[in-house]
Amino acid sequence: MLTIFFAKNKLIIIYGTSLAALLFLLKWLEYRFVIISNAFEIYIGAIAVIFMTLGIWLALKLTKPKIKTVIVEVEKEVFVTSNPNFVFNENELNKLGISKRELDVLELMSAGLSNNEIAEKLFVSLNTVKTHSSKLFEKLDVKRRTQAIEKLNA
Amino acid sequence: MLTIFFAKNKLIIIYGTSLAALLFLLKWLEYRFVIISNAFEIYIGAIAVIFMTLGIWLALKLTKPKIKTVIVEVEKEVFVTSNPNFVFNENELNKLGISKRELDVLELMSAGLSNNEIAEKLFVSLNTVKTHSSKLFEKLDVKRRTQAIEKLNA
DNA sequence: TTTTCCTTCATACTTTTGGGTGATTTTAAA
DNA sequence: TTTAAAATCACCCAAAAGTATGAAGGAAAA
Repeated sequence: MLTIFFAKNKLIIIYGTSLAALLFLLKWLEYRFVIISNAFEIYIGAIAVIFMTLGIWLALKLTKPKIKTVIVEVEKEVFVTSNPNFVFNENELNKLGISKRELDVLELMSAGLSNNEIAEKLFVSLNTVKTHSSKLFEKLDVKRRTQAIEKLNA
Repeated sequence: MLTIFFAKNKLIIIYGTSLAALLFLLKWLEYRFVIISNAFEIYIGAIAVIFMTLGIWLALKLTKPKIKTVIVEVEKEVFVTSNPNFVFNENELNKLGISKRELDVLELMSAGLSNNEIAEKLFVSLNTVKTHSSKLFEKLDVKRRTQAIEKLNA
């Protein structure tokens, strides 16, 4: 528990400690050089510089990098020998707003599986498959699974 | 040229100016409060805080936000289609002993028609279509019309 | 001529599919 | 933080599909 606390706040602890050490140093410097009235401005300047440096360092250390996700589309050529089924995919299906899961159902459906078999294969209930297929038919503008298959193979 | 310089280094100029202003302020403060020896530490502390804040602010303002770019490569499948070869010719169908009428049903079935629609198109009753399709499934060794379609398109 | 197959159709029953609605949870986006 | 979409599942109901069995007329083959 305590070690976790230390690990989590390591940076802050280090900073606090070094700050304390610095204050001691300053106190020491005070008794050594402050007598020279001329050195006062230098002293102030030194403090300013040190703390500003500290501030900059702190800020740079503590700011979390913003994560910017860049999605790069890499074209991958797929040579289709005798599978016109999935040409439909990227081009048309995305336009119709067919989700990934619906696509899964569609593929298994066109493979001739029953809703029950699809449910087993996808580890979901029969009702879920029905819901997906219903929405699928809506989006594909068909009435039956056989028509959906036709649209896929057309 | 000069304006561009100002625009580019606007922040630095602002910072420099405000730093100068602050020094004037400090100088002024020096003559007002430094006499109180007791206030010396407070003075130092104030400077430390001000400059550290300044440093933090400066660091946050001047540094370009750390951007950790995560490149996610998404494979975009480009289908280079060759010849889809799907002809379930008469020879194969005849081998399976599929009759002419059954073939009619099969074709309409694979076109996505329902049994009722097939019945209307062929001018026979629904029961007849069912009989044909049942025998069809037997001969094709499938359980569903979707599988029959698959076999046709495979 | 008997047999076989095709075609047609019916009845009865079961299974599968599809529509509609609504709830919950998760995930992604604004 | 709020909103929206996706994914999950349930329940009910209706339509479609599929199975089993039987029957009858017609064509072709044994």
